[in-house]
Amino acid sequence: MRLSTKGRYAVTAMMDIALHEKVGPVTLADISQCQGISLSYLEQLFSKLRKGGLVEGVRGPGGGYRLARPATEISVADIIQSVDEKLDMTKCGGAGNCSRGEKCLTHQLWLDLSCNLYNFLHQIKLDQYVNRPEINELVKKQDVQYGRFLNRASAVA
Amino acid sequence: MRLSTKGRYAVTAMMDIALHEKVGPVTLADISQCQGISLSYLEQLFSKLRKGGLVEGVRGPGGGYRLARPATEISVADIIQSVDEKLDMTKCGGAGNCSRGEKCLTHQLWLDLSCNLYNFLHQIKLDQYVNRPEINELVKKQDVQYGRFLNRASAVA
DNA sequence: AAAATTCCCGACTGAATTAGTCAGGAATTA
DNA sequence: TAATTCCTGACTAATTCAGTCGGGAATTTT
Repeated sequence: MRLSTKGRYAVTAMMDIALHEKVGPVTLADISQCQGISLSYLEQLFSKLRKGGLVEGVRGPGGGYRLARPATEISVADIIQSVDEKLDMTKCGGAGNCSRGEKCLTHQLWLDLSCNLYNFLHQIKLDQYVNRPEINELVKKQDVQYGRFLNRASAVA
Repeated sequence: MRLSTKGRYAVTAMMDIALHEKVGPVTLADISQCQGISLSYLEQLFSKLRKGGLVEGVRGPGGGYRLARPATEISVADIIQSVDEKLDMTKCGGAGNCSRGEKCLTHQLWLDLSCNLYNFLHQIKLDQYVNRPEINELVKKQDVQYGRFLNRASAVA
């Protein structure tokens, strides 16, 4: 299993988009600046998120990325798995042939843990964090600080 | 966070020792052969487990490693943390300065997850698996197959 | 005392992954 | 037509993983 900066970046970026759903598509340049993630690296991650069917790209000025599904239907597990981080912790990928064709001594343990972890991450949808007041405050402060969406008609005054 | 073969190896090896607690110290050579883990790699892992206070080494013929504490007081979390795999998933290590001194958008999410994961792994003690019939069967089959403990007076007939 | 066993330690290695850079192109809007 | 933004692929330094190797130190057996 892997859970590194990669997955964190992806979730943070998705959260940023979800938080601005009403404003319109969000550019990677904005996310890069506000969240402190390299632009080129974001592009790699979004290539995977797009192929995973989580976001849609809109090209040209005023473009950016938007969610491909409602925020209520995108879980943290979806995001992490899209960027290649596997949540399975067994050596055998669940097949049960981890030690010379047989289950290893800890097969069941990792299986239980994988299941627990997946359930936890799958049950958390993007919208849950969008509706948290402290996160909303945080992102609004960011928007002002970096002057985002000033040129958008739809931007909240 | 990291959870790879390293942690799995460590837990599997510790389980092997716990399962043979009554027989006496278990050699790394035996673990290497039965669990299919490189001997030199095991030595590295056990150096950390020893420094972490989880095992004691006994040198000389008839030696090996034994648990430094009762199996009821060694959790899977203890083992994984001893071999350097961190269970914290926040970027900031919990400090809350993950994004330019402030909490990042997903700080709370990773904190929640870390806590959940730690609790899960901490509550699992070695002895729980030692007492499982299917695991006992598995290890007995291994012992016969590899002819372990044949020269031990204390070995179960 | 000698030999065998076993832990113990450090240095080294190939492969993979991470996080990132760079250059260039394609679609869209102004 | 120019600017914007997504999109793609190739490249890279640093790190970690998993493993190898050589050489010790302590202990027990012979």
